[in-house]
Amino acid sequence: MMRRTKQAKSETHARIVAAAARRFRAKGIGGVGIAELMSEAGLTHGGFYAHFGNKDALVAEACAGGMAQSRDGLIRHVRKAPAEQRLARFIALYLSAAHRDHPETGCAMPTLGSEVARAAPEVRAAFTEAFVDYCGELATLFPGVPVAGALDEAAPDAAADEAMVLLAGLAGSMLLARAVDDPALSERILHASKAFYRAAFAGSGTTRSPGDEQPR
Amino acid sequence: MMRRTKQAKSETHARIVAAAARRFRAKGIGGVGIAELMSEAGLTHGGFYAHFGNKDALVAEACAGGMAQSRDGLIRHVRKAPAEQRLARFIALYLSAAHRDHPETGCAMPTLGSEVARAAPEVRAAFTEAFVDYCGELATLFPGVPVAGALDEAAPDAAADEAMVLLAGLAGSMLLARAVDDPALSERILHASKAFYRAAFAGSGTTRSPGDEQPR
DNA sequence: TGTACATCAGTGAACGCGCGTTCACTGATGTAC
DNA sequence: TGTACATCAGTGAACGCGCGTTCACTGATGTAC
Repeated sequence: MMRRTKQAKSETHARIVAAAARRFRAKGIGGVGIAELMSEAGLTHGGFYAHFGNKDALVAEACAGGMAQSRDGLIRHVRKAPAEQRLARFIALYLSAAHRDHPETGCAMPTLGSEVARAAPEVRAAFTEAFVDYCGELATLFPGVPVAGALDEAAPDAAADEAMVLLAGLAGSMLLARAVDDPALSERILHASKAFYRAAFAGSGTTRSPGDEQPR
Repeated sequence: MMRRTKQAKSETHARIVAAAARRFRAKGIGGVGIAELMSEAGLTHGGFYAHFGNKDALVAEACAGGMAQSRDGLIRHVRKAPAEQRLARFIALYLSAAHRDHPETGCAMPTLGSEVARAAPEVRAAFTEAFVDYCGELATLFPGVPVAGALDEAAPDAAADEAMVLLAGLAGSMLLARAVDDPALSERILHASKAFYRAAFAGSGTTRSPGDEQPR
């Protein structure tokens, strides 16, 4: 298995990024070495530098990839529901036990956020872009009018502001639900947050949708 | 400088924990070695094991210490204000630019949360206890009655539930405000979150208090 | 289409480095007499 | 109170290990003729 075709190379590249996006979310950026990633992709470590200038370049791609993957999964799933229920479903899915228990396929914000804050400029740039995209996607789930007195006045782009606040709140709740070692407390964080954000953002269309569902 | 008096030992111990609490918040748990910490405490690395069984034991103490330190600083500061303004002040202080720009003395949840979720049992236990204490302290700032329809019904210990939700939301906003590389976007996350959580939790006593202040 | 050669994806050994931890040692402190 | 000795906080060299990165090499692919 020496030289590969052009197409095979880009497939390999994608395979490395996918492995990295999964492993980084599961064990942290600093907790995963290049040899481990390459081996998961079925290669040896030396070949890494045919695809990436250094580890940071991969981290940047993997961050963006991880954000986009979990975002698309959630948004796509939620779009199956009637418009007025979508936001409530998104919240329930994000704060589900299934999401908490599978960080490796879940949102990258609670898993990688604090490491990204200390990471190389290119990593932060990639993360920022993915976050902005996520806010844009999420904003489309909001009803046209500003909700529940959440913002100062009718500022421009109020839906994007609300999406940011919601996303940050969900990420924080997931961060803590995972950090805490008491399962009952973890459940309590998830439930209380779910009730709160539904009431604050998903208005009325909330009462009947079920608690937890499987994301992706 | 060989053997020290008993008192000197516990002072040294506290000095190592304080250095660790600062450095870990600044650079992450995995980003700081024992030699670096000991040198900041004015010692050589070999002496570490006279104070701690291993790195995890220090991490557990430093987590609890960092949580308690920033919590006490904020709560003490906020208690100077009249009761009905305290929660709004707490929110403003937590989401201040000063807090964002000084993670090394700030709250440990956004800086260490994702590493704690993957850390040794004793670390998670120490973090959990500190988080519960934090919720308890914060709950005392809430008015006696449940606020703003945040919870399903008048559940038992509603104030603690609200404190959890608020704390998680603030931590998430800070996490993202630090991760993002665009200063204007960071500011926007902070401002939008501040307005939202004040409206949701600090009821009316909000309009006149100023935006950012210095914590600690 | 067939042959000759350059390219380069992937291999695997090796690099320097910093990590957490260990260990023999030192000498001031605390204690027994 | 004064002396003799055990304790142990702190020193600094050394350990094995895994990390990110480099490099000479291989051989199938892509290209020029």
